[in-house]
Amino acid sequence: MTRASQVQREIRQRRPFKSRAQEGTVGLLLTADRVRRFLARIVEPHGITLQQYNVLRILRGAADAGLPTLDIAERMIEEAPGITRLIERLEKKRLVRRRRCPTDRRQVLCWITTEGRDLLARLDGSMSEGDAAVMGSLGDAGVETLIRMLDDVRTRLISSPGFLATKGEH
Amino acid sequence: MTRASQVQREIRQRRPFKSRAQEGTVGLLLTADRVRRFLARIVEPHGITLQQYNVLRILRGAADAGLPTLDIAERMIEEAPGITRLIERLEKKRLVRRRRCPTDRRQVLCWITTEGRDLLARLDGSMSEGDAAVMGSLGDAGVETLIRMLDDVRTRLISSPGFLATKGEH
DNA sequence: GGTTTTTACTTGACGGATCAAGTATCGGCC
DNA sequence: GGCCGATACTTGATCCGTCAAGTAAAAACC
Repeated sequence: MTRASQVQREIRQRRPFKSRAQEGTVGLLLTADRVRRFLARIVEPHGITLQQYNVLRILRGAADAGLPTLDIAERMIEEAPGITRLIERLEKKRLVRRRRCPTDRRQVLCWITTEGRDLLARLDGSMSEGDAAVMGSLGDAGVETLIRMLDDVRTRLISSPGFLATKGEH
Repeated sequence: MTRASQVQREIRQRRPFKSRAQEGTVGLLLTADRVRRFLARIVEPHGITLQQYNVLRILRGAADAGLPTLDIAERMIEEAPGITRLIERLEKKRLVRRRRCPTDRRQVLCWITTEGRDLLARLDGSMSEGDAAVMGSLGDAGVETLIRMLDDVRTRLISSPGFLATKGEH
């Protein structure tokens, strides 16, 4: 008879979890939510959301040629179907510049502005500290193990896309 | 010189991560996003969101006396400041019933309806399969390790609430 | 027993997310 | 070179999430 798990206590759950798998899934979602909010509190005082910060990071790391809109979406940590308007809002804040691609007029190329780079520069320190704070309790070997396990989880999800056929047949 | 990590490949990142901590954090958020979408695809064909599903699960597990609105919010996996309207939408779907508490008229007590219970019953099987699919690649010992590591991450976050004082002084 | 504080929502306003449908452009194919 | 399918967004509608301010009831205080 084991004591109530930490996850259980945090969500004030009376009954024990039905399975370890369920507890793991809940723990994963719970932890990610807390981490996301923690990191959001770092960037939001600077007037951007985490998603917007993610776009700026992607553009800073991109080539000078500019990155097409949907290429940005592909690289986002969280899928972003609303990528057009997300970037629109960044353009309004003058953190991103856009221009229709001259060689393929369907595409819209995006660049980070100097203002955008400055903002990222101001955030770099706190975000590194943030990452360190998030993973700090695990130690290098622990982080390594966690990364590998999460890789496994995603691989499994990707490789079983039709696990439930419920979706296609609306 | 190690090969590009799986996380890096998935978000098409050229440069290596600045630190293992950063890679771990990104991996955690990336994985949780994929898992959340995977589970959402199970419940959404039944006309509810994952958040709404979470509320129904909480109410099914609660006592017959009914649960006050904010107690539900406290138990949610993802923090839900919009809990009132979330439950409002569930009431419109007749999956939840509400009544002002007679002994403390500030509170609004919530119950799951029979219709709500039926919906959950229809979802129980798929959701268990879903959890199993998510954690399936790790094995029992692996899930155990993952749970413990995630517990550590959250504990660290909770215990360092004032890590950045940026927020309080608006 | 009346005032202040706290609690438990509720409401309004607005930004963000999601899905479906539309438009412009490009690349192949005859 | 004209059509067809695919690509790369764009736009509209709707819902959801979030923060701030408001209201009503209970609790604490004097």
